[in-house]
Amino acid sequence: MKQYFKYQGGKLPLPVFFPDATRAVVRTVDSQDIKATGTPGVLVNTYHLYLDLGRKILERFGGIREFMGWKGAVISDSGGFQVMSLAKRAGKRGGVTDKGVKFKLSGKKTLELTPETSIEFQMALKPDMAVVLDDFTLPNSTRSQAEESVERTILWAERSKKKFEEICDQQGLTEGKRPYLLAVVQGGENLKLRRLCAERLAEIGFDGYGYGGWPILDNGEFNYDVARTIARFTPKESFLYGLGIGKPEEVVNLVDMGFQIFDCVLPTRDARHKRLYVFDSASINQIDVRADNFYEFFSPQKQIHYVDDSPISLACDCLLCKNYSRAYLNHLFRIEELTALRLATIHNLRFYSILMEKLRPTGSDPVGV
RNA sequence: GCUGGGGUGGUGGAGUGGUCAAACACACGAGUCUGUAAAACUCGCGGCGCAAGCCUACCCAGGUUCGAACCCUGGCCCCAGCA
Repeated sequence: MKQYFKYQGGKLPLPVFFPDATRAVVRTVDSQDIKATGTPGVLVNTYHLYLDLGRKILERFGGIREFMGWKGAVISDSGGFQVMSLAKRAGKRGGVTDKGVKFKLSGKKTLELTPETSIEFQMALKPDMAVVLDDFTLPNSTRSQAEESVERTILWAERSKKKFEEICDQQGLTEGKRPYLLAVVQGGENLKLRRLCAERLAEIGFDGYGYGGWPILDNGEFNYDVARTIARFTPKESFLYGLGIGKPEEVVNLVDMGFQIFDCVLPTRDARHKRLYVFDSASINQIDVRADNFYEFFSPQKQIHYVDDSPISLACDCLLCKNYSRAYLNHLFRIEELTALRLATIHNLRFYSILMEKLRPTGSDPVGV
């Protein structure tokens, strides 16, 4: 198990949660806001930034970090999730072939992403960790569909690593200077396939392995069996990464299984959808993340908060909780003022950063961002 | 006081003889959201019931009609214009 996550500004104690700054911004907040929440890093997305940004811009700025004025860590995602959310939607195979994925854009345009182009672009972003393009195993895939996505994921991982090493050699990025490279384990709910995928990826060799695909079962419960399988059949000294995971209690449980890196849209999207996370505790010190129901949701727009002069949470020290009342936030949401979204997002980011602080071994260095 | 328009659910506002427990919107309530097509979406919203369904409703009181929120008579109230 890794002791820390090395990035351009130093070392981060683990575990860490990175919110999704898909298009080089966490919606409604800026990089300084993110920093102020104690958030150590963000995840940016290859698919979106590939469409938004040209190479010239990245070259001029020397990477996405400088472009967005962010001093923390950065992981770049490969576009693998978009293979599912955009290319394979409605149960189709989309434009997925062994070569890569073709996305249909508006009009006649298409975007082709291959394992190689994804890595190339990610290297231009200059992240601290890059992710290989993977073929998302759709939920409820047939056995043969799942096998196909696993085979392709392994094939693509191999090609990604080759390209990655090529670029590292070209740029003189020796061991210790190059970013981490993460492979993604697919295979759906089939544990044998997950094991096969994990082992084959491990043979190729990566810095870390991700829990890919869709982690939620049909009954709405989190699929911890897959998490255990991935943890068990990957090298002990590597990172375990829960891609797009998850709810606070899911993060806690996965940390207990050895997972150390997480990213998810939940805290930021929930904030925009008026769902704030509140520790069920009277102070930050008293938070017990191993307790049942250690947090609850707060809905700021509700009528009962119209005249409520208390803070959103007693167990929080974010910009919102330190300075404003429930009534004021209620008002800001009612009049649809953008600041409501910003404050809510900042609050939920702080919730997750406190959560991760509580999950770190006592005595580990605070995140010095 | 005269003239004209109007009184429908928490609100605004459709409906103008049967298919109305009442469009649509807002408000309110309950949910969903997991490598961001998402400041989005779903559901409920007269009462009772798990439900099929039953009951009470369109200012008030009468009337016409097989049948009225819709037509007629009277009353009360509101709004606009003129005095």
